Amino acid sequence: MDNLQDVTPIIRRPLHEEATDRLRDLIVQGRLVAGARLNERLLTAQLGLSRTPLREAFKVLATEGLVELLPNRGAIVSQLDPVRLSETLAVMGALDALAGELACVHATDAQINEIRALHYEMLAYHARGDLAGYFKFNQAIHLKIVKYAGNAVLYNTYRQLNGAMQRARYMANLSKERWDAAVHEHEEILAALSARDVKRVRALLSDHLAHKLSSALAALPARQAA
Amino acid sequence: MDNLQDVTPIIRRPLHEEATDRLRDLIVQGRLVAGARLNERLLTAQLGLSRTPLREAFKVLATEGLVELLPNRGAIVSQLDPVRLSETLAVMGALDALAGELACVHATDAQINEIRALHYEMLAYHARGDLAGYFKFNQAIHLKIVKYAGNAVLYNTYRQLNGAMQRARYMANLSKERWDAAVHEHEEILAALSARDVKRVRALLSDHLAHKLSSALAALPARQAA
DNA sequence: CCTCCTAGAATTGCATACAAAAGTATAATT
DNA sequence: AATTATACTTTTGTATGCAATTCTAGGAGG
Repeated sequence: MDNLQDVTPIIRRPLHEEATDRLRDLIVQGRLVAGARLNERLLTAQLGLSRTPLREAFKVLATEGLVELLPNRGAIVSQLDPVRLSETLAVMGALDALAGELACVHATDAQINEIRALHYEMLAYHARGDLAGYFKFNQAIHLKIVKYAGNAVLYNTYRQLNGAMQRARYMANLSKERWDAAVHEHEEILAALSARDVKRVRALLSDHLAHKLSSALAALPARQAA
Repeated sequence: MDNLQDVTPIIRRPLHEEATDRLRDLIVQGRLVAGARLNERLLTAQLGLSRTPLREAFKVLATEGLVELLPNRGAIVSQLDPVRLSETLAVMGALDALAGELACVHATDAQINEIRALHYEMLAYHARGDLAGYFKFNQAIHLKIVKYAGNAVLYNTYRQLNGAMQRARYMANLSKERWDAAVHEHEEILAALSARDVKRVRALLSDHLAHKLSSALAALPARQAA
């Protein structure tokens, strides 16, 4: 009975967690658009559960900032206006810079190699012009940097903000120039990380996020006008 | 019927919000210590409500990191170990530095004067050797700086982390030297803020939080040994 | 004496029922 | 015709009940 170590255990996740994740995905993927009312009766039918765990999920998502609770009038998907977007990116920039510093010091060589591997996968999508795939690995890289910083509070905080940002992904229809530039910035970040150049990593990540911010802001009003 | 503008309206807050705030206070004030089990039956009796809103409150506090949910085994007040404490302070340092920069640019003169006023109130408590009062205004000043940065996401994120930190307040039994030094740092921060010296404010706040971190870490193991 | 097992109690997770509030549509009044 | 009143419907907020899980105590067996 010893050779069953890595058999995947039957984990019964609580329904309210399941509901939270499902709803979060629906919002992040944009299938529940900003401002949409979250009708309890409807959602319980669609998700196949009762109102209790669903309402618990609402509360969690509200503290995460993804939904807004209107007393006695239910929940709506919170707005993702340009102001909020830029504010979130500014905060993430500060966290990313800190994470870069810490990762320089704490990440193992194997972990940096893992980031390198993700980087090459990202390059492949860039070469093919596949924006969605590119974004996926771009996010993965940033998350890994934050994770390898070895600060769990930082990781959680970053993840929460990042979740809110993912909703904006589809709008970030960046130009070819900006895309190429972003890839180049990633090259530099990786190099500086490998060289354990704390100051340079911080500066590069800080700039990188600032660029992301301005390009997102440039793209956003155009969307809203349309 | 026009002169009733500022009559305080009868606000009926939802029970689950009330419960969330009450529980948060109990935890932050240390009346519910780390590791304590949160018995639903007991708490419903004490708070005078049913299990549903109470359980909703648990979920919210769990995402805030104040309680931990053990599936099928209820909720406990989450541990505030030294690691977590230092991780939180590191993140707050990054946010504080960003807030200082932004406040330099965006705060009005009136707002900086408000910070100055709080600073003098803090000095009064320092002069009297009243640590609790000092902490209160210390926190208020930092929160105002973050608020006057004019970034709502930053403010919310900071506030959440700060809430977790307040639990540690009582342990931060700092030395006279460190206390005096901290007050001096606050003087410098205020001066730099008044001068709108962005770089200096960032550097000062960054250092200030780093000092806070090391003094908290120095105090903590001693506590745990006792 | 210790370990393992097994009822019973306590506690949690979820569903449902009931009450209160908000929304809606129709009728009545000006 | 517009506006207010009012009955009705829908939806949310909270309490409670039932099933499943965990905890606890006591006893049997080693």
